[in-house]
Amino acid sequence: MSNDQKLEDVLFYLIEKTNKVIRRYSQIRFIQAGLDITVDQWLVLKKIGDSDRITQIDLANSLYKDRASITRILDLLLAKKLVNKVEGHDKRSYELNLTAAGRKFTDQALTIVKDVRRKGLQSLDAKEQDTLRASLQKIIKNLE
Amino acid sequence: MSNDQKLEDVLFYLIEKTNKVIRRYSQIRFIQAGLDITVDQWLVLKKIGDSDRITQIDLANSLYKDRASITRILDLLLAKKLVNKVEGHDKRSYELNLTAAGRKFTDQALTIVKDVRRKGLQSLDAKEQDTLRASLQKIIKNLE
DNA sequence: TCCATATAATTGATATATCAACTAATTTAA
DNA sequence: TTAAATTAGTTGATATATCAATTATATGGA
Repeated sequence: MSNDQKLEDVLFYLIEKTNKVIRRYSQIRFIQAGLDITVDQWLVLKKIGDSDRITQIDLANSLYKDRASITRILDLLLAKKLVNKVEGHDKRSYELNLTAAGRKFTDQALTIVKDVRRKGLQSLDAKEQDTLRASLQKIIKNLE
Repeated sequence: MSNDQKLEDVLFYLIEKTNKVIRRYSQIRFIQAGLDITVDQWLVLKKIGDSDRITQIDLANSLYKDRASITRILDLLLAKKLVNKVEGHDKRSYELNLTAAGRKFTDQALTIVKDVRRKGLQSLDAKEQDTLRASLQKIIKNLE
């Protein structure tokens, strides 16, 4: 037995746990709604929908994912015909956008996602949410 | 383009990003210190060190990991001879504990980990840390 | 112009997460 | 007491994360 702080009391461990709880709950809600998508696929889909002809590099940077992960997640979204991959002006790159099915799917998923956000934050008022946001940004700044 | 909140402004997305930044920074520090271990292996090692003859089920529950993940992480820690796996009173289960090398390794890693915690939280006073903890626990309660 | 360097994306290897199926051991209940 | 149900752990399949190596294309400088 160590004389150190127990893992359960460590703030960084609580952040990890919170993230897992959010992801698990979101995934369950997607499944219950009959939406065949993972949380990571959702994030990629949403970012493409929010962007204008985004490239894989920009997707990776804004989602804090590796380029390799983006390639593989896109393979699955392409197979589901939710995303289009168009050769870019620069022939090394591609420009991504949603298909009609992708836009429809995104709308459906967004209903679920907004409900998860509402439920997860229901006991935190606006001030508390702002404080939380500020604290997390400080941690990121300290370690990035 | 959607009329919805951008991903970057979503609190849950910020929690995910914070978690990633903490993990990446920790992993880099382990590597720089010559410690051949992943963050997940560290969490398992630390929990075993903090516990008395813990079983895999209890490890999984307290770390919010799947039993299957615990099996595979333990395989690697066993190969590194940092952990012992002893048949439990109940013959279906095993009791885990650290080897002498495991204890030594844990002490070294703990130095790094404490420094990461200090650095990451350096601009947050005790009150702000308590508020952050409370907010995260509310989110967990709302979704668990 | 041509070569060296840089960049976008892919692929392979290993680690982890999740789910389902499975084995072995234990407990419960008829 | 024995059959059914439960529990601990493992294994296989698929998704994702990370790192390194590779391909194709682009760019900058001699």
